[in-house]
Amino acid sequence: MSWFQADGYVLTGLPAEWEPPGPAGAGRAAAEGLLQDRERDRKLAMLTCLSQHRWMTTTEVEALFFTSSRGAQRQLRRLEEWGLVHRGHRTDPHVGGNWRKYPDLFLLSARGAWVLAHSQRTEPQELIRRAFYAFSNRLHILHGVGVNDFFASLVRASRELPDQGLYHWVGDDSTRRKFQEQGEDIAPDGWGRYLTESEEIYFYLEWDRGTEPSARLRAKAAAADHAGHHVLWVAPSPAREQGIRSALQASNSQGTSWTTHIGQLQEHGPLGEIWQPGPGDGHRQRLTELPGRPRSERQLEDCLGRPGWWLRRPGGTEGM
DNA sequence: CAACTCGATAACGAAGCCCA
DNA sequence: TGGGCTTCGTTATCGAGTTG
Repeated sequence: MSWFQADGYVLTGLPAEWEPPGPAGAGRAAAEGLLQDRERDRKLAMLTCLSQHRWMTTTEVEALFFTSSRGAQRQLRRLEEWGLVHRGHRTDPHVGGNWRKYPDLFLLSARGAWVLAHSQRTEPQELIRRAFYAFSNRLHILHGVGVNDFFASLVRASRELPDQGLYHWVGDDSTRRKFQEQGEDIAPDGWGRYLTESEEIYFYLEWDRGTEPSARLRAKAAAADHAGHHVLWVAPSPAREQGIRSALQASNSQGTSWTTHIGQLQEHGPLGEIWQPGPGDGHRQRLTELPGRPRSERQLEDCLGRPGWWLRRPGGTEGM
């Protein structure tokens, strides 16, 4: 399984136009099929995740819900046939016609949002709006490909470890909304709650694409003091990581920032000794070595990727 | 001697197939 | 059903051979 292949950045295969959910009866067949499906709960949880994180790749769905890629492929195929999700292929414009090199990418369709809302007994407008928003931004989606990959790779790396796991993954959409509600216009790309045997480690993710001007980088660094939550910065290159570290130094950020770069992630994985403390020049540490807080009542068996976690946590990766 | 062409091979993801 | 193995279509890579 390969992660963090961020260079391909064009999506093909999606419908050209957004298709509204249609008259109320149109989605009925799909809804009926889903309701009678033996894997209904897992499929609904997959739809919930698509709604929360705007899109997911086959590999990410596998990390969260399956133990083999085949299962993920089959279930996603079924959702596609029912018209609940859209499938896109990633292509690299520099090579041309290159697809299948990257995992396919799935978005919630209007019908999928409609069915999901009905299963949750909520009004469909909000979920459809979110799905439409994701669809309208489909051409820019891949700029954030690393964020979802990061969290999914964390699930993948931890799901078989009995003494730790990722419990919460709050996507960039929800994170940004929460910050906006607090009147802040600079928001990280996600938030996570990582459980160990004795602690819970809270962290924000700052997935840097190396495209932001240094002024904005400095603003981000200065804002990276989130009430004691760690901020994990991932840079595309070692040089850029140094740039981030300089910005952190200059901004005199009071928060606890840690930095790494893609090469470290690919080589050692998200649980490796890759996180270098922001200020100073300490050696790189593991995520599980970062200071945490006392454990809540949340159980390790309910962490993301554990068998049947979605049955006990109907709110997806963000709820409960 | 550098630049290119060609072919074999490796790698990858999706899907087909078989089996418990 | 899900899991695992196989097949298929595709691209990247590399080295040998060829050409200017």
